Amino acid sequence: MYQQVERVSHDGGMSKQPKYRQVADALRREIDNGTYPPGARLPSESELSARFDASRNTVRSGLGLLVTQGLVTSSQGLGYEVAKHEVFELNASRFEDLSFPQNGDAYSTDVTNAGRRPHQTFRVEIHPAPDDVAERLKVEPGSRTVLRFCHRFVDDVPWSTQATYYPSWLVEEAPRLAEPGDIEQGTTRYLAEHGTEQVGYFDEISTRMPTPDEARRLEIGAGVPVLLWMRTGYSDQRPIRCTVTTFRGDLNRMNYEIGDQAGRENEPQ
Amino acid sequence: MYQQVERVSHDGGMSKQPKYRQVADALRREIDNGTYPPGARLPSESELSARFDASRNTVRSGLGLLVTQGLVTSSQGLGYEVAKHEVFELNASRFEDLSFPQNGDAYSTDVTNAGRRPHQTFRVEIHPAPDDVAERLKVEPGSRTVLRFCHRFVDDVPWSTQATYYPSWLVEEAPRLAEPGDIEQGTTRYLAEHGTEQVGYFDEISTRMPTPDEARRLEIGAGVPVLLWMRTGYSDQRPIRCTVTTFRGDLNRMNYEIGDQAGRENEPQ
DNA sequence: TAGTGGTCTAGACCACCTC
DNA sequence: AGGTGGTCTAGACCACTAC
Repeated sequence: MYQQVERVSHDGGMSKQPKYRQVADALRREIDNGTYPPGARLPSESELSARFDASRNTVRSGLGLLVTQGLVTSSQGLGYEVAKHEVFELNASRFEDLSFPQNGDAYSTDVTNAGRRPHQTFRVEIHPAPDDVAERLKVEPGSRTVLRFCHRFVDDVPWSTQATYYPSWLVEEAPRLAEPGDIEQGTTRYLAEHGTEQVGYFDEISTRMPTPDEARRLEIGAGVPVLLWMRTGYSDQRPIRCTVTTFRGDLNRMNYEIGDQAGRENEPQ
Repeated sequence: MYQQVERVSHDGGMSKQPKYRQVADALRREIDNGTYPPGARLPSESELSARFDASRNTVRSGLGLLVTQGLVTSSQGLGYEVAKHEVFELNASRFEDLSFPQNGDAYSTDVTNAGRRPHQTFRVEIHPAPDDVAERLKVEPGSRTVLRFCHRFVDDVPWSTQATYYPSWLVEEAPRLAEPGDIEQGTTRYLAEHGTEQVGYFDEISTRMPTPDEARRLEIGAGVPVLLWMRTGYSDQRPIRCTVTTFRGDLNRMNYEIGDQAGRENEPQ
């Protein structure tokens, strides 16, 4: 059986929304106004089905909208829950004053300072340069690079992945880049000690929905985008590394401090 | 009728995906490997339904996944199409060397240089400060601010919205901020001429799925996140403005150049 | 065991686009 | 007119969680 939803009414040209959108809109309003605060459970599908006089599938379509918009999450057997996010701030402009993320220095201390428990896995590979990385390192696409890869967690929640590519000419000058295990003093410092100082970098920031692979690694649910950060570091001569960081978009924010910040720290008057 | 999909097979513990995911995965592979290049049309739902031996609704679930992941778009009567994006780069660290986005200077020239046609609408309002803005401007939440709002298009495609808030004390010193219409020399320059020079700024970048309102204003389809950029500008004394820019995530990328960039412009050797 | 969400089907009608 | 996607229903069975 099919019941037509009246789409053009006598309200002056406003066309009526489909029923599943009405469901989504109503619930979104109730989430916004605090009827269902972050962490609260929504009514079950069958309850909503009765309330909106809609089939279960229609209600599911509406809830599906909210899920893909990142407002609610669902789990089998448990129900729908209003999403709650606490974001972690990363200061990208202060991130590398001779302490380098790779071995967790800056990141781990940031996380610990925030009263959270950091944890990371780490591996080193020889890897052909992906096209975008090769372009930025000014090497041939597919040529040998050393990839130092890091998977970061905060309180055991996957937080971000970070892949740093070094061109092979640099690895000859600084062989420990290719060795597994941390470089205690930090890779940036280690490179400086071997005659290659990073004097500037170029950051590119973008966003998109995660690939299925990223969604798996970062345990991202539907409706959560990733924040992509690509940093290419330079010596005074040429590119020396390219770092690709993939953040869970719901948990992270990036900052840049540029110029004189005195006006930021002063007390309001 | 219901046909159970075998979920545990004899392949060594790999559990079988639900059918709609198989559909999505198969199509995603074919998109990735170029069977369906960007801009190409996918087979119709009924064709896919036959190919995968699934009901139309199941095929729709699979296609829905790809849509919410931003890989394909759909339009009534036309079919499904592989999404294609050309991204526009915005250099945030060079954005304000005394040319200010508000009147379109930097942005319009950037767009024109890229061979595209810029276009924007503009309005000025007195607006109570939103909480996050008030916090950054160090004023009371809800206190009066001047809001200069800009809606930008490129080749008539909605590109971004930008809202700049000025605290009321500043408007007393620089009254033209509250007047509608462009400030020819740019607001930053205008402010400098009136004794308030911006000496530094603080940028915050985040991402999330668009609100229904943003989706409407930016004509964002499902599966496209927004990129949020909040810039707070400071004099040597205190905050003087807060600019909130909302980008379509599929069309924009942000850049920062920090430190010496000589190594970036050099030729590869 | 009961309740929740997850998957799937079959079939209906509607709205949009192209010819 | 005929094809495409968009909305909606009714009902089935499965998987997970809680008690």
